[in-house]
Amino acid sequence: MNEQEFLKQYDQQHYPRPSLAVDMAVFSVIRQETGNYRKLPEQKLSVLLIERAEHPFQNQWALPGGFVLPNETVETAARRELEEETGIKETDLRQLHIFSEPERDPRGWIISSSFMALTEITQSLSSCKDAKQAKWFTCTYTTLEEQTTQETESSYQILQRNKLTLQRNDMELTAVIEVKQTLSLYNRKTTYTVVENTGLAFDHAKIIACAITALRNDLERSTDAFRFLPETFTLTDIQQVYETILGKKLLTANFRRKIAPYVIQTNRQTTARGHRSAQLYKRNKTAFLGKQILQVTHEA
Amino acid sequence: MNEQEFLKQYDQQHYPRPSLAVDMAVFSVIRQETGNYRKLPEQKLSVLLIERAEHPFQNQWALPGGFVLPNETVETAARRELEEETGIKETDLRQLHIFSEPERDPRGWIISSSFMALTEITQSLSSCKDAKQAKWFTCTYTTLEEQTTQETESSYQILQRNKLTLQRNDMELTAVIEVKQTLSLYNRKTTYTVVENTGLAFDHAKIIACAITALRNDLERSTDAFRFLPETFTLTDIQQVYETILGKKLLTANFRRKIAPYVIQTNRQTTARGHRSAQLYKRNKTAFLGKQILQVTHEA
DNA sequence: CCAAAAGTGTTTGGTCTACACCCATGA
DNA sequence: TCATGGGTGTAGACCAAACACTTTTGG
Repeated sequence: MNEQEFLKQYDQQHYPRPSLAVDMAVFSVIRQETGNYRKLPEQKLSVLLIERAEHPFQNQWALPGGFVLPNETVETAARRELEEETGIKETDLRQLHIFSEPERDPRGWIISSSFMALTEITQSLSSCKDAKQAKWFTCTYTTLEEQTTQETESSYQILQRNKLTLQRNDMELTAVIEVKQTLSLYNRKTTYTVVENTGLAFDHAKIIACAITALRNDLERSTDAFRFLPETFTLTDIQQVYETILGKKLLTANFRRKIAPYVIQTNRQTTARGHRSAQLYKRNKTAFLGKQILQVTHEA
Repeated sequence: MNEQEFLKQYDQQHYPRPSLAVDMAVFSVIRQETGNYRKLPEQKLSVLLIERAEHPFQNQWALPGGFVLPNETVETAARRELEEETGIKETDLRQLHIFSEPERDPRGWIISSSFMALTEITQSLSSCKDAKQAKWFTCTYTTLEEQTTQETESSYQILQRNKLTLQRNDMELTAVIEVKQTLSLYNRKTTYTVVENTGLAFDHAKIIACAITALRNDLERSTDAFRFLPETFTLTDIQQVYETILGKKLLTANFRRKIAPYVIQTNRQTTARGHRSAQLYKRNKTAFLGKQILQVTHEA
């Protein structure tokens, strides 16, 4: 039999196949007024969730997502579903991870190609038949407990209990995720296990946890932080984005020296309130050019 | 209809589904004797290929891989197929990327979850019915041409023509890959296109190119280089691994200071040949602990 | 006035680079 | 002996943390 004949008689139907879905963790940083006229608005990392219109997990909150169709790449499907379910376009979706645990979806063997995206909150949100509504939830992910054990002479284990909290108005969705990292000389393995979960559909708590971890790890060696900001911004704006995501305070003088190459001063200023007004800056596009090569995203 | 009823009547068969495959790019660094008694063996980055026993691409060389079965994660499938086709166990497989272009496999809609792994060449290679044989190919990936154009005021494009060459004895497989990076303020996209290809099955030239890019990008901020080395090694060994993969010479004095925290001197030495003998070192496991947290791999 | 933020300068200590230099081996 | 690799020291440039300090704003 030659290749042509082989291909003619080959029938995919004869082989077990999963359904293929995409799930998108879209992040933004939103500002919440503090009430104190002197103080700047507080910034919060937020993630975009939809309320599911259909079974399973009807009426629960989930990441936007859906099934990949024939003649689509996963990237195309992700962009299509994101626009259908939330109205968001023009984001830079990047592949995060494949989740393929056989039990992850009650409907059967459905694997998820997950994506993450960073965006400014400007685009208005819409919905569709699969999603009653799409809304931003503020998002905290902190470590409750951490413990390091030396398993054998050459193998360590780090065990964390992390808490994910998603909030919107008076609604609160929480999950506790156990992260186990096993480090040996020739191997390194990280497992995420959702041990408690209220209100989030599927294994989406796990996907969000992975996405936040990736975001934090990449932040300092990428220019991702700028994606959360509008065209012009103050140096304090960008510093607060870093502080919000990394969860720690940075020294202003040092931070400014570090990002100086990536920004260009404009001739405009903020209108201040109770304190000195700030210069507005914009991205230094040429500096971005050299840096971004380091962080490669693949697309079909 | 409640959720139970919904799940009862839900039938995956009614929806279009792709086949799901895994492909593994396994790298190693091999040494080739130079003939000159004074000189050290030359190191070469190598990738593991199999000769396909079955259609399609029968008798051509491909990455080890295969289909994911029900009740398996992609990680399990990758480990299983790698052992079946090549005999290699105990590697640290990490997810690389999903390739889902509709045309990528002549058999139909088959998407590939690709993995990469780094290993020392010690395990012997076997084969199975899907693979006539598994062999190491030395591997070079260089840029032939590069050109940067400023598309619009705020968008750049970097276009590269890269050549991938895989060699074994007198066999040579080559491919030319066009890498187009588009960088704009709010978007960043990298596309890989195989424009010439002799002897490599499927889109595996593209997968190997992505894997080498990932390897190079991660090398300097990870401890990956140590994975190519045995328990004990000389400082020149580890320096040469860096030089081989990065494709440039490093200054010995500086390199040694940089890796000093990651190694511990043993009381053994190499038996030298025509030059001074070298101290043998081993990994400093505790230093690895702190560093590796940065590079997270997920596993089910 | 003053709390809050905007913004600058300086000290100290480390790390990175480039290069010069000496040591050891065995055909 | 000498090509080849093993290994160390150092001057200068640069980078980063910590902290002190000044300026501006509007209620």
